[in-house]
Amino acid sequence: MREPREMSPGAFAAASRLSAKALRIYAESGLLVPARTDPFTGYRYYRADQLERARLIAALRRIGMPLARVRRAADAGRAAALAAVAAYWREVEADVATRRELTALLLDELSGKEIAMMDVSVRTMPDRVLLSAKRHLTAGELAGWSSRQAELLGDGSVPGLPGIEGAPFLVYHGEVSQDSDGPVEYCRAVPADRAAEIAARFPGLELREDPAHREAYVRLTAAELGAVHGERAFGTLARWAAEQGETPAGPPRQVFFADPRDASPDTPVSDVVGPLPLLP
Amino acid sequence: MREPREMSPGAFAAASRLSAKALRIYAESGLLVPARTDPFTGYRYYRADQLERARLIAALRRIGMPLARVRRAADAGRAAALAAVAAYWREVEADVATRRELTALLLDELSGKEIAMMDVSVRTMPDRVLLSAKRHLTAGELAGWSSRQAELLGDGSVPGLPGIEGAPFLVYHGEVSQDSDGPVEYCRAVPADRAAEIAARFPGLELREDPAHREAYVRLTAAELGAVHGERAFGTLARWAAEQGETPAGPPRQVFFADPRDASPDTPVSDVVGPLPLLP
DNA sequence: GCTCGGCCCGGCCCCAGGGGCGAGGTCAAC
DNA sequence: GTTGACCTCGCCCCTGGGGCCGGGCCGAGC
Repeated sequence: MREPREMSPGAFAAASRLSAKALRIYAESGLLVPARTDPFTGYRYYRADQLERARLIAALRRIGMPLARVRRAADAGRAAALAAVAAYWREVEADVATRRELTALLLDELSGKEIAMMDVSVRTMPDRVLLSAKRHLTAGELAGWSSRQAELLGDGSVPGLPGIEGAPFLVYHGEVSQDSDGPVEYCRAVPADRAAEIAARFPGLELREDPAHREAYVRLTAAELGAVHGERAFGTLARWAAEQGETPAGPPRQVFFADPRDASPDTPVSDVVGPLPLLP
Repeated sequence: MREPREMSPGAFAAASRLSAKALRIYAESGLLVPARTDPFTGYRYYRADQLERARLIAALRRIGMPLARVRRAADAGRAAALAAVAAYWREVEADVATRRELTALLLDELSGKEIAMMDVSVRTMPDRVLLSAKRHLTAGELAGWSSRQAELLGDGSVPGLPGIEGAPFLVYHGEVSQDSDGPVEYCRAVPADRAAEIAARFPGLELREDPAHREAYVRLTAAELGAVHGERAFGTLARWAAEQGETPAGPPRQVFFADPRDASPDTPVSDVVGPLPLLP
């Protein structure tokens, strides 16, 4: 005779509002291990006191939390789970807010509204030596990571270059959004004659050369740093290049020449950049 | 020499802001067919005039629209695409609104707030003959489909049973939400002695027997018909069954005994039902 | 004690929407 | 002519399961 509190997968599924298949997958992955598994038949048996965890998992899945985070939230205490849910939901809302703005922009375009074209300028950049770090990051992680990189390299002990040539920039090797993670590269130019010495102090960073090139750019103010204006800037650059018959010479970049946190909303802080080949 | 306006996949990817891999998949699936494919090398070549479609596809993907809908939107005219985007976004907002409420409920539970338990009652239902239709539906489609079924069977030409026994109900064989599609079954009891005659008039519907059983239920008002109160009702029933030591005798149901559109917000209109076996 | 129907097992293929890697073919510039 | 970047195809990987199949297991009725 089994313990009366043991439940079959079907009964446990009904009581927890998880599907039998989901229970199987959670059992295999270790997320929700049955109280007993018959070693001969492979049958799984759950206990009623596992229902609380199962219901929490079901609730987390129902709000869309990925299994990896569900696992962390369910393994942590109640307070940590609360924080994890709140953090997850903030991310969802941020993601939806971005997509909502992009949708509004797309609806405007499709309805034939005139979308103000952003101003495109072109400049020529010299050959430079860069200290760089490349990572796979989603949109939510990008801001934190790049400001950490900026602090690491921007404390004054690292000599830079003057003007726009010395401003740190990101290279978007792949799209960065909530479900697409780059890769993205943080770069800062250093004086060529001191490059090796400086690089030796930052073992995590790589040294590489950035060849001389022209670049088209769109300047953004602090208020325009959100995803939508970034999107519009990238789109503007691509369209501009096609109209001019220009061929892009590398993945798009974004140069940050002022700290947006210190800037008033209409102060220019960043250029969205499309690299172009040097004129022959 | 190629046409100068032909572009390699890499160049087209950069200009359209789609990844090379995405272009490949779209080419294979027919969503965005390259202007020319070299029959010997397999190399794909795009033309600049395909950029507009590519950019539309990229914009639709960026707001999260699934490829199947992207295809329909991109193949339709501009006005239809506009409508498709608007419709898609309405669905996204509805989905997020539901999850937002579920998240708020979960945060309340995790923070130890007392969640008012809903009242559970039990009744006994007789053996009945049902006219039923089963479909795979997501949350957004459910309301429309069930009201169409109600119109089909509720026009007075189909005799019913009196009282709660005659009220139409849904059987949730699987979870119904944004990305989970049941299946769900619409049922209406008919007099057993006229069942065959009635069923013959509705070739799309099936006739089946619903055995006598007890059922636990939670009554909802018109104002409580949203997803959150439904969730709470299902959760309450599951918890109640576990506490009472009751074993569910089938998938959950929802009985609709009044039209929510005619009802004031605090009028009871629906029971969320958990079937139970007859007492021995 | 026996049998039958309903659960349940593991395994396999499927979906979107690609990412990433490896082996090898192509193209254009030097 | 060579090199190196770009491109091909093919395969396996991810998430979060759904669905089906062939075949074992369990408990209830007889």
